[in-house]
Amino acid sequence: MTRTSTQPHSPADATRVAVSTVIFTLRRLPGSDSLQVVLPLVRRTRDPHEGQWALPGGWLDIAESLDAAASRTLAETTGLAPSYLEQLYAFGAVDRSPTRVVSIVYWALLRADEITGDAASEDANAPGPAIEPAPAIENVQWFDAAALPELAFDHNEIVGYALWRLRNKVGYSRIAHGLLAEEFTLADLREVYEAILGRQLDPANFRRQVENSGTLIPTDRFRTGSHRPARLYRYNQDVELADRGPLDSRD
Amino acid sequence: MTRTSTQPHSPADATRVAVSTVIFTLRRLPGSDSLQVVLPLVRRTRDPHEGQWALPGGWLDIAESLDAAASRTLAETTGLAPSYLEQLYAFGAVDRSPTRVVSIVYWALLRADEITGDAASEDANAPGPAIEPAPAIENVQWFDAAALPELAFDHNEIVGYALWRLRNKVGYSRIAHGLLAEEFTLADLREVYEAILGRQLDPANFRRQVENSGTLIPTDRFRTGSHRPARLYRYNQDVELADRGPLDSRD
DNA sequence: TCAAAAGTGTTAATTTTACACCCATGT
DNA sequence: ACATGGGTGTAAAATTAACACTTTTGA
Repeated sequence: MTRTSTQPHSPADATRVAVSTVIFTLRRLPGSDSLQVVLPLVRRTRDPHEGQWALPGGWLDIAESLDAAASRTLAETTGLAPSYLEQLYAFGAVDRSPTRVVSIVYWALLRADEITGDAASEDANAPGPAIEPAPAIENVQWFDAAALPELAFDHNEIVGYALWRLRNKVGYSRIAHGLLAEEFTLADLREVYEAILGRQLDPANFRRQVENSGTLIPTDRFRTGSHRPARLYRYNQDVELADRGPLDSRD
Repeated sequence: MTRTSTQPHSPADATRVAVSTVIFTLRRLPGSDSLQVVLPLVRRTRDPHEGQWALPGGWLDIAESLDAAASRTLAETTGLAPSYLEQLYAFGAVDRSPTRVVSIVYWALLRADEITGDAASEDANAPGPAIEPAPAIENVQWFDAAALPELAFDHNEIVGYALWRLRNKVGYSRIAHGLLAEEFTLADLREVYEAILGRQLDPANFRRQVENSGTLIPTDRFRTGSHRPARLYRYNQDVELADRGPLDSRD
């Protein structure tokens, strides 16, 4: 992991606090006509588990909040800036690393159109403008969340838990917003739900459920293209995106 | 807070990890015939917020897991051993304490009959056998969760979040088990739900819902006493108590 | 025998699910 | 004109909610 924080290496007998993030986005993988959940991993260049793939992360700075540390380490290691970020869990087993590390793990969502520059590596995307600190990130690769290799540390379990939380949360919050552009059709939205839940949804019933939830605002614009034009919707900003922890007054 | 850990005080420029716990139990408060959610708080004897009430907790030991630290600090400060313990959230705002502290907060449930000895202070209970390390705990007092004073640090918000989680979780898991004895009547169970949710539930419908959930096993014993004897039930151990985080493989 | 809690029955309202069918557009 | 996804209608099934009623005990 890249490490630019100003925190000194703690003595060997102290507990260090790390922050990692599971970043999900959706992608139409070749050979599949449906969206898949994918996430970026970083190849470790240091000793514990060197060479293995791991979640992006880094050390907590003395003067930054947990949220800020998650955003910063994310940008440093992958160049990505998520559209949604929520704390997942604090992992603190004594033996999860050679030295004592407590990891505060976050999970994040990224709109497909936000994958630019550095982190687009391994993909033939047109390189967009780099994220602010403009780090030339190598060693980042995207993986199908359903077919991960063996990861460093306890990161396989962490990703599994994050996936569980994502699937759970899509059922009772507007979390899908974090994966869509400003305006979208009901088919777009349904496709997101189907990718996350891993099953088909009835278009008619899906439409009614989401319409009755009051979270969507119909626009007077339509997406034309293939067949009958589909109405574009946007999310109602009055409704909370999701409960992001304690009263949204994040730490 | 009592502090027996072997971890040295970290230098002023390092982040320290603390563990605190919100412990809920139910009690029939005088002047009320219904159960109330109550929790124990500890009066601070040290500088930051000295004299104010705070959540029980302490520092994380270098050689103990987060869960173990929660249990240990809980026992040291209150003498209590909860029947259910789950991680709530990691709080890490820079300004939440004069020095940099990341608090891993847990929430716990306690069966009413488990309140013994030390922590029973302020209540005229017969003093039971003391918890293992047998610390003579003073400065512990129980508060109605709905009427808390101003607490130290950000502990008011933390308790509020824990209450939200408790109410939320009672709806989809057998969390009430953590507040009941081995055997209980449906009225006992309903009373727990009513206390947590803060509203009356229809006895007939409650019975059917819980019977159809498959989580209860009827015994052939009855509780006699006031009127028509009520059948005693026990929880079906095959069903998980609740999702306690990452695959129940706690950190 | 009467009050009160245990437990059963019944029905209306609401939500979920399944699927038939019409609509509008690019090709 | 027709294939295709957008969008509406309808009804069965399942769940939730409200409440009347019967049973069993202690006092």
